[in-house]
Amino acid sequence: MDSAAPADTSAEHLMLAVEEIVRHVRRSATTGGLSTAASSALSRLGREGPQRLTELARAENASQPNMTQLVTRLERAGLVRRTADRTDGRGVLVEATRVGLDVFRRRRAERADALAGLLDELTEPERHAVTVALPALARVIRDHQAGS
Amino acid sequence: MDSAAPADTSAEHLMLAVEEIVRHVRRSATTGGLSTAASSALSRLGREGPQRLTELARAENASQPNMTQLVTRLERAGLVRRTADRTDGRGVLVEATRVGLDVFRRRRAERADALAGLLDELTEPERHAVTVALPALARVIRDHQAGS
DNA sequence: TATTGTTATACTCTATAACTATA
DNA sequence: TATAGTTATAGAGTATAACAATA
Repeated sequence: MDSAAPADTSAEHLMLAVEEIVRHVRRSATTGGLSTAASSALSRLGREGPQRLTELARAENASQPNMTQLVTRLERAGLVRRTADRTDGRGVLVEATRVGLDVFRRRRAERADALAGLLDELTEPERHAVTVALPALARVIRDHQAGS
Repeated sequence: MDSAAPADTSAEHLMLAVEEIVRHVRRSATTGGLSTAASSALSRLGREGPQRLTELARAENASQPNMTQLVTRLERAGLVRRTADRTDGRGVLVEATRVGLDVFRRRRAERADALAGLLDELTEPERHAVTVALPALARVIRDHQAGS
């Protein structure tokens, strides 16, 4: 295209850039043919281990009925299982099965590879800027959420 | 949380950071109560002007029937309109209405403000890193796509 | 015959309200 | 009575297949 054009550093343009990056990375994870919602929930179970259905719903910004259905679909697909919470008869613990963990790890690797592939094509200063910029933005988002 | 922990610069962690950023920015745009898909399509019409339904479907990585339905919903909401393409009797041009353009501009401002709010809380070197990193990543994605 | 768009159908994702069971 | 989870219902988002109209 027009790589001689000056970089537009306005918030508007930066925002479009972030969305392009996410779209690119997400499309790279194909194992299991999971949707965004399913992938995100399975990732959380993979990273954080078994947890209560309500806890999972809250963490994923989903309603309880939504999570009930999503877990049911994941269960039908053999990726997670429900177990009773022995400390609370009302509760249900959701955990990834061995197959689910395997899918999770593959998808994580696919996404990491996609981002690594992008990093490979950056100049060294740009690559360094990425390792500074992204964690810094994630940090202030966490601060926002903690403060709200 | 644990802000004393060292920044994890692995591709995996950077990827999670990007997803957090997108989630944060997307949640900030509330005008019109649009879904991600509706918002994205309306944004494109706002940025690029009227275009063919097929063209819009391709640009949004959607199927033609999907776009037909989405445009129908947007039309019902008064945000876009269909007009005949005079150069091709089969074609349909989709364009944002005045209300649609207004919603588009407000949402764009909301998202830009959200990102600007994050930038405000960064240190100066971090802010600079962001303006280098994001356009650079977007650039290599475009190069990828052009080369494929 | 190929392209543009729509209709038909089906499944995922999401939300709210109503319900059941346990605390 | 409050909380955890499910069921019921409905609408948005997505895809493929079949179709109509135009090129």
